[in-house]
Amino acid sequence: MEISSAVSFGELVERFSRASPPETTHESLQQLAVVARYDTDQPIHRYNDPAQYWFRIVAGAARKIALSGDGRRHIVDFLLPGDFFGFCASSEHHFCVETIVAGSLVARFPRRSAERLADSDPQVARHIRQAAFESIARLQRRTLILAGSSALEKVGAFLLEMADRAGVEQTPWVRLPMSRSDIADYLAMAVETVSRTLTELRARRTIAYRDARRVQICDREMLERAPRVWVGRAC
Amino acid sequence: MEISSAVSFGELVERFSRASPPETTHESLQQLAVVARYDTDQPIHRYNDPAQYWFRIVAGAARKIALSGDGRRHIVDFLLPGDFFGFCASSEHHFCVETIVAGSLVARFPRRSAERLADSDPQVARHIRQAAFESIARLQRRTLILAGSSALEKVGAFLLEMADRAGVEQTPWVRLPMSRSDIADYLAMAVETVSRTLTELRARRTIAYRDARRVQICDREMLERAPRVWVGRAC
DNA sequence: CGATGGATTGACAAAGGTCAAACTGTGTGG
DNA sequence: CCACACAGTTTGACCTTTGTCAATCCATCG
Repeated sequence: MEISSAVSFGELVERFSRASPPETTHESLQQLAVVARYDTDQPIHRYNDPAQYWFRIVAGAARKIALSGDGRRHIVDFLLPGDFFGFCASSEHHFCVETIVAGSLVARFPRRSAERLADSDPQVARHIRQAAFESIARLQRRTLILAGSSALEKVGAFLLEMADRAGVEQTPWVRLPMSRSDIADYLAMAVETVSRTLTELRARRTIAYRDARRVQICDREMLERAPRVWVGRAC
Repeated sequence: MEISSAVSFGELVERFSRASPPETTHESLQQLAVVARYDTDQPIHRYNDPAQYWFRIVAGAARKIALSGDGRRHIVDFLLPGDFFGFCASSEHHFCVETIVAGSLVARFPRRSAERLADSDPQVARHIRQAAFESIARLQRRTLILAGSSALEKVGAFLLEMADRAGVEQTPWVRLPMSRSDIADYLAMAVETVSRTLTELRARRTIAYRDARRVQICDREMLERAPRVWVGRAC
């Protein structure tokens, strides 16, 4: 992983602004950030790491992982540009976060300094609060995806989530930065079922492939019909 | 629902302190609170209500609900004494929250005033931030429960969660304030499967019943074995 | 005491997990 | 440039688990 100084952070945000959501990090908070560049499958933090930092994805993507005693893996969250993570009620992180995409950029905020800054600057505090609230909203939407009753619903809801989170689309193509087995561990189903379901959706012309990682949603209605669970932002 | 003035809030917290977690609400934040008393199955807020308030369960319990287009119900979260809810990234609540238990007490904080207070008092801001972080931790743990691979794992993890959230136990008995169908909608499985699984666990003497709503965990090890997914607090 | 709603049990069918094999595409080395 | 190796993806066959439908049990409240 390469570290670049905070000075270039503005440029980086600039450069990747298309992928980032409209709201950018508050200026004085940005000052604290150190941006690092990661290859694929590299840990941003590990299990039981002391919770010294908050993080924010600037570009690329990451997965937040939990491991079960018998070796299974569960993906708690996919993290995309603009997403904060590492907010922690205890003094250690209890998940591990790894990049999915080569060349991912991750901003790191020293927790202590950021807290101090929040104490002295209400705007910063508000900003962090808002970031936490969005994290809550995302996790609640995530719950609805995971609770889908059939494979089709879960995969459908997942595709819609990815399409929405990718931002306002210029192209109808959704790039899925994660592997099938990542998707499976996210939706708590077998890889084979994920694959079969996608194949099924393609056969029905609800979606189209370019390759395995690039899909187009042809019939949004169809996908929304089943899992219509008061979607939108969740509180 | 009956409204009692903020003056009595301290007493109420006092009265229900056994059920509440150690950390109490910050004093100046408490001043803003209005505590209301609810019967069973009463809405605390509804879908698409303007997000004017934050809430905190003082006593009793509640469920946060999403409805799907075809009438199914999903319970996003169970709310127990000490839990904050209503933190919202948008201007409306997109879930509905209902009490489960008769005589539940819920503190209501006007969002605008609370935000203003947070702006002027860093301690309050910190307190709210912490509450939001705990909400995140709870939702992440919830994800792990929902992602369990078998009925036994899900129900087991659910029982452990309830036992842990009930606080340090004087008795080994866990009171489940919710119905079987609530549990089913929380775990995304059929009521019948919940029932069968509990019966199975009782047959194996992993748990014992007093009645349907009061269970005792006899063999914690057994329950922890399967779903041991780096439990504890989650970040 | 019967009525009501929740909880349990049983029988069956369908969905999805598992195991095994084939396919695809990308990159590497000859 | 081609052949091969490897990892990710897809497909097939089978079998376990869970959802569904229906009936029964149980507790509580009039």
